[in-house]
Amino acid sequence: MIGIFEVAQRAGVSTATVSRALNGKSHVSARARERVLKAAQELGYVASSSAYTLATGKSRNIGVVLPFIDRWFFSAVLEGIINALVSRGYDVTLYSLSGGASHRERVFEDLVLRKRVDGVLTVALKLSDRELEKLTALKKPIVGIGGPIPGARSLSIDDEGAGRLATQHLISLGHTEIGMIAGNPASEMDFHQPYLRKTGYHEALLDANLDFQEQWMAEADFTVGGGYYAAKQMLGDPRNKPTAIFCASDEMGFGAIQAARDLGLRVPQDISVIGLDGHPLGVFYGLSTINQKTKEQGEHG
Amino acid sequence: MIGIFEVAQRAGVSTATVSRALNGKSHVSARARERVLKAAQELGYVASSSAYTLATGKSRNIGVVLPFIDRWFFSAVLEGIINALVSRGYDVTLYSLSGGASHRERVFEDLVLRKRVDGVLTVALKLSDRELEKLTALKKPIVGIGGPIPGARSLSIDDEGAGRLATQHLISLGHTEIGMIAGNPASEMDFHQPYLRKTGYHEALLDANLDFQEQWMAEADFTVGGGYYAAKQMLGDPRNKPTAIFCASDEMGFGAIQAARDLGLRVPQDISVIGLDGHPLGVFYGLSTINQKTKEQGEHG
DNA sequence: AAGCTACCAATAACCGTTTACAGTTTTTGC
DNA sequence: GCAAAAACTGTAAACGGTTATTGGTAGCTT
Repeated sequence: MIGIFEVAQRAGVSTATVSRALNGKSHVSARARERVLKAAQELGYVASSSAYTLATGKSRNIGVVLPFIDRWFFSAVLEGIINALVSRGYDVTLYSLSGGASHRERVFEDLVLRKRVDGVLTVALKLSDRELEKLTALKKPIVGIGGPIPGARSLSIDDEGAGRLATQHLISLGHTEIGMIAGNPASEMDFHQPYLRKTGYHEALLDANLDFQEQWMAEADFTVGGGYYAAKQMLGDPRNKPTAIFCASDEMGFGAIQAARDLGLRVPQDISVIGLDGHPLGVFYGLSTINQKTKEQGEHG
Repeated sequence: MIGIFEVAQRAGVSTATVSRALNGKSHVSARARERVLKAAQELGYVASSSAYTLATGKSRNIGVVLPFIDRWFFSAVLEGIINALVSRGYDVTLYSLSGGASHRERVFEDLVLRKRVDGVLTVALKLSDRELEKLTALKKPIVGIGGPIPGARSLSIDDEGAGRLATQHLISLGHTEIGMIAGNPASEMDFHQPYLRKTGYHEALLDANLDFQEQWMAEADFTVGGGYYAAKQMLGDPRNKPTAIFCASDEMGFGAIQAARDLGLRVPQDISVIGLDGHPLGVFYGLSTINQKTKEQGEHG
C-alpha cells in the first residue's frame, strides 16, 4: 500500500511537508512543493479519506435524504445536487426512505449519525421531532429543499404562487370550470407542498369570482396512475365536469390526459390539463412551470 | 463529543471491551456486554465511521457509478440497489457521470480512489481501459450491472433474448412489417445493450422469414424525444411504413406512440408499439417486458 | 491448599493523516 | 559580514477507534 510516507520518501521530504504541499498550505518552499507534487503524481497517490477525516474532522461528503428516487421529480433534483456538489469536491451519499418505516428509522438512527457526513440535505421531507432532534444533534449544516426544516436553511419554490399561476393560466384561457387534482400528503411521506398548491388554486378561483365545486377537487398520490384514476372519476359524470384541470404534479397530469383520452375527450379541445414541475415529457402533452433544478445552486457555504 | 472512552467509563470497563462488545466479538462476559450495550444506548453512541474505517480497512460503503440518474431506468435500478445495500448495513455513495467528460474523469481519478468504498457497482457502463485499470487497482470487488466489466462479476438481462422476444410478440400478433427504434450507443456513454437488442430483432425477423427494410430501422438516444422524432420520420411516408414498431426502451416507446398519434394514427389499431424495460407508465400505453429491479439481489459477497 | 486451566479484561500498538511546536535554514537590514 | 527576522522543514502528538498481547482472577483438580 502506498501512503503519504512513500511520497515523502520519494520526494526526499517529511510527511508533514507532503501534507502541507498537497493541501496547498503555506510554509512550503516552491521547490519542495514541486517535488512533492511530482512524486505524488508518479505514485498515483491520493490521501486516504478516512485518515483525512479522522485527522481533520471534515469528510467532504454530504448526505442527501429523500423519500423516493425513482420518481422523476426526485431524481431530477438529485442529479442537480450531485453535479453541484461533485464539482465542489464533495461526495454524496444517498439515503432513500422508500424502504419502509423501519428503514427510515434506521437511516436516522444509525447511518446519518456515524459522523460520516459534513452536512445533510433533505428533499421534500417533513421530519418528526425525534428525527429533527437527531439531525440537529449532529451540529452539522442541514438544508431542506422543497420542504422546510425548522431551524435550518431551506429552499423551495413558491408552491402557493405556482398553484395560483397555473390556475390563472387556465382562467386566462377562458375556462370557468376548473378542477384540481391535488397531492395527497399522507401518501407522500408528509411533505406539504400539497396544501400550498391547493391554496394557490383556491385563491386564484376566488380572485376571479369563480365557483368551486367539491367534486372538482380530487387528491392523488402524485403518480401517473393516481392522476389517471382521479381524473377518470372527475370526468366521469358528463353532466357535471370541469373544462380544465390543474394537476399538482406533471406526472398526475399525464395520467389525467390519458384518462381524458380514454373517455373520448380530446385534449386540449375538450379539456385543458396543466401540470406543475417541468417534466421533460411535458412538451408532448400539457403545460408546465419549470421547477428549477438549480435548486442546488443556492446552498451550502 | 462522546466517544468510545465515555462509554467505557460509564460501563466501568475499558475501551477494548466496549469495542468487542459492540462488535459482537467473543471474549466479553455476558455481564460486561450488557452493561456496555446499555451505556452505549443511553449515550446514543455510534462509532465514528472514519476511525472505524481507518482501523479496520472496511468502510461499509459502496460506490455506485451511473451515467444518468434522472432517467427512469437508472433511478429505478438505483433505488433497488440502495434498498438492498442499506438493509445489509452499507451506505451508498453515488457518482453520476452526467456532468460531462471532465466530470467523468474526475470521478475515476479522484473520488473513487480515495479509498472510501468497499466496492464499486457500475450501471450500464462501458469503461475505458484507463478507467478499468484505475478501478481494478483498487483491489476491491467490482460488479457491472447491465454492462459487463471485463474481469468483474456482471449482471444483466439477456438483451438479445429480450429483443427477440419483443419482436416475436409483434409477429405473433400477425404483423409482418415491423420497424425498430434502436438505441444509439454513442449517445449513451458507450453501453452496449443497443447492439444486442438490435441483434435479437434481426434474428426474430430472420426466423420468421420476414423482410427487413433499412428505412424501418432508426436509432435514437433512449429518450422520449428521441423516440418521437425517430418514429415521426419512420411513419412519415404513408406508402411505406411498418405496422408495428419495437422500441429498445419504454421511453422511446412513449415517444413513438405520441408521434403516431400526432400523425393521426391510432394505437394500437393502426400501429402497434412495444417497448422494453418495465416502465410503470407502460400500462397506459404499449407493452413491456419487465426488467427486474431485483438486479441488486444477486450481487456482493 | 496449591497448582492448573480457562476465560476476561486492560494495556498498548497500530491504522494514515494533519498540525502544533520546535528546530533549522535562508533572507534581510545594517 | 553578522544578528535578527522570516521562511521553511521535521518530529511527534493527536484523531477515534480495533485488536494482539499480556496480565489477572476464578474455578477446578488433586
